[in-house]
Amino acid sequence: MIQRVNDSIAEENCFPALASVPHCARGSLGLLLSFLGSAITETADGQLAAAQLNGREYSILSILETDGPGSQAELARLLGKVPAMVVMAVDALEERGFVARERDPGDRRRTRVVLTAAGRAALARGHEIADETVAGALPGLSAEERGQLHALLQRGLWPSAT
Amino acid sequence: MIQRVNDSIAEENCFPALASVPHCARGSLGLLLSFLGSAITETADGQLAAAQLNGREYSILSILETDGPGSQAELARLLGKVPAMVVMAVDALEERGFVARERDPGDRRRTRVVLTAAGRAALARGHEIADETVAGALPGLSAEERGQLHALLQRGLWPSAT
DNA sequence: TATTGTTATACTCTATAACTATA
DNA sequence: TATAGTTATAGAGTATAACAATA
Repeated sequence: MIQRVNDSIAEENCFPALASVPHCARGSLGLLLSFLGSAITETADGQLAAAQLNGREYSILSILETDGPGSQAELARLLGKVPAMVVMAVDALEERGFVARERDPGDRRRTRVVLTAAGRAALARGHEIADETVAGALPGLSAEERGQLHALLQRGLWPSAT
Repeated sequence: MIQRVNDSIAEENCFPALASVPHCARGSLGLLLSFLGSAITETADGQLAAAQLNGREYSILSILETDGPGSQAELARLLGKVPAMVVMAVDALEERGFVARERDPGDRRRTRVVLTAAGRAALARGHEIADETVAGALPGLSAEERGQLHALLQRGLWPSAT
């Protein structure tokens, strides 16, 4: 009995250098999504160092690329975090020249955070790393199947969006 | 521009009482899995209070149900956490009568953690809550499609397991 | 000597609160 | 008065280290 728990780690649950999803959580979709999310978050956070980013910074740059530039308060809301958090992250990104702060002319309280060329380059590398991390976390899926997964999740999250 | 970011929260990204997945993260599967995992983890953690559990305790009981009983050190490894963490969680679970500690006769250093009847009842309620949370987080998917998602993830994570 | 469970301590991360500037 | 950005402080959560018991 006890041995079986051990075996599930040793034999079935090893993708190298990746935080693991315990095989005994296989029965619950909620548990699976929760563990998989943590595993990908933590693994990517480490791997993204190769792009001079951490996970949060990669999220911020991605959001800016897709819908930006936005204010810092909006970034905080999107990330589900507190504005003070974003200030520090943007400070760090600005220091590396990945983003720049600009005063919003229409409302001088707001700070527009805009991607720089260096930021876009780091982000491009970050996308590659993120994709590799997902592929490594789901070794049983082909690129096409990962695409199906992506589409399924998009439809699940935002049914209205076509 | 800035307005668009706001709209994405207000119009597209609201499933009530659920931590949100920013729609602007839609382009990256890694980001999507990361945000969705966090959203489900945090939401379930709150909802599970109705079963007198938190997220970690639900994970522990689930693992015990599927592959248990195991030692506390094994639980720690499976959860990817430190043994001290498990000690406290099992303390709390034992206090509520959801698990019991038994000395392993074969190796008196080990403590077997076993589910009680009350623990199984709480876990059953927890499963319902977890399923509701997933359904709420993926409003665009039918029960059948959630089953497809589950199967896809299982195959992706453990290709060897049939 | 190594491992299990446990306790106590230290640290990291995040939220809270207070402040300035602008609306 | 309310909101954006910033800073400093406090708290929660987690890991680290040290210990006793058993192997």
